[in-house]
Amino acid sequence: MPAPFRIYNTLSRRVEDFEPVRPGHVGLYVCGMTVYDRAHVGHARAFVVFDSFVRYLRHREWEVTFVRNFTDVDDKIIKRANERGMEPIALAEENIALYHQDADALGLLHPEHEPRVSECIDDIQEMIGRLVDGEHAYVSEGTTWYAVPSFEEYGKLSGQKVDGLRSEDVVAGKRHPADFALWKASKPGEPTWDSPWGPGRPGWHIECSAMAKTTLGVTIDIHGGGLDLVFPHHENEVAQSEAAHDCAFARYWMHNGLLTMSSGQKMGKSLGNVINIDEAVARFPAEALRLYYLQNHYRSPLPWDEDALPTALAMLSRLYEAREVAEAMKGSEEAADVARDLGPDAQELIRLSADFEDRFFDALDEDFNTSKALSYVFELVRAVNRFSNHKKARKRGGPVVAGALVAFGIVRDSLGLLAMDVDAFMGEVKTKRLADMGIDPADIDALIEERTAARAAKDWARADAIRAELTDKHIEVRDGAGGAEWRVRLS
RNA sequence: GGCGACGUACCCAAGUGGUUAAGGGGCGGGUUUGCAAAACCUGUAUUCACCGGUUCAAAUCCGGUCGUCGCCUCCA
Repeated sequence: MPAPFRIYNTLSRRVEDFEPVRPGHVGLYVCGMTVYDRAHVGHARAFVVFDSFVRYLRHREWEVTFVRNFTDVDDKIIKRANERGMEPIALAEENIALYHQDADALGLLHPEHEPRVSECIDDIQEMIGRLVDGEHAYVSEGTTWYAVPSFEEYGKLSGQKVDGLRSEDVVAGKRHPADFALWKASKPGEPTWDSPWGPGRPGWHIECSAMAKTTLGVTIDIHGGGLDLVFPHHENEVAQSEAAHDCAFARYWMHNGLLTMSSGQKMGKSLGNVINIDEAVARFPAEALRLYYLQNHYRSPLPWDEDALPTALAMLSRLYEAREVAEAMKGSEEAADVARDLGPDAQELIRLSADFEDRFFDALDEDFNTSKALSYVFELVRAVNRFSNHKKARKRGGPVVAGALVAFGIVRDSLGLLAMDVDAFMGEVKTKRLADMGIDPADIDALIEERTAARAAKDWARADAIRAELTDKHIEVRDGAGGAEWRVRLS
């Protein structure tokens, strides 16, 4: 049996118990991108939040059908394609390929369905047909409009009132200012399909209604997306789907907060302050980005500044290093026996490990509170490290840290953090950070070697001079039992 | 102008009626170290934008003020 959970529903503005349409199953539709440009770290927040949410649900034994669409027919795509002298669909294709690169770099799960507008024209037309037949839509001068006044509940998601909206451009053939296009009459140079209402292409909102129905049915469990989509996009989806099918469209609306710049403004293409995903993951491990998102509650605005990723990387390294320490411990006695000999730190670690899963999932079950859940992980990390200071821990502590290792596995499975082995992680940190700082690792190795020789000769002055030089290059040298190791300074 | 969200330490941030206000980063002190680093210990908010109210009890509820942000046009 899947574990029950609670989630904030934009529709009711409350945290509610989740009740699925079909027992044990979650149908999740998340608005993907309009592929006219590359994805930036603001998009990535939505991707990562819902990716982690799906992992968590599955770990909690829900069967999840996850859908994330591409909008590949759209005004902005056409405009951009024309600027670049290429076919709109080709531009979209190019950006979808780039998206998949970014998604893989971020370690995102593959949704069950990634529908595209251009491949769902029949479904879209079928739904428009229903709306026209039901007199929720009308055709005027080649364009088919949704008649907003025909849907009494319009505004229930966003709280917007039709009359309160700012005055809009007067468009020929449009009956009400809030009406929006379902099917746009074709213009030269635009992607065009035949339809009962004349040649044209879908409007912006209809595709999500149609694709959600095709992939998940007329009522879906959870519809997700960025907070900025609530109005008009999601409001219009509700209007279309509920008018067409006469039943609830989405039971829960889950919106992630937006990234804001240190200036306070959101990150947005129209504001010209974007950092693309590929730029960020070239400089830092993708998991640092993931941790950066998950350390905050998904609904809060999240400030972005240049310290964000270094800070997140420092946190992530703390997690990996603690797990490394725990994995290195040996021993085959009963945990309780070892704990009795090794004292209260061992007992505390065993206690925290035993309580971990319940506390961790209590946090996630209450509106996916990853911030709170992660604080428990860090408590566990401190307990592991404290225990590891005991001289006998290395040889006998294995049974004591076993529970903590299970806990780290839970974190990996349910959030997608700690997914690498520590060597791969540290290697990635070195590669990316050194490249970012323009440092050749071979130079570092040479200096380390020279310093090792100086130390062997007890030439402390030389050894310290080299350490200082390395420190200038943001390199930490760790003199351990097995010789000198070096790592990139994270902060 | 309409709709909505938010304001917790140097920074990020959890907490939404009741023990000493989580956790992370940073900074200071200590243990450790040839020197360091990592790790651990310790100090960093008698207080939760401000004012008033409800209550035995509020960061948490109510009212007001100030400030910030999002949406109302494309936006994750």
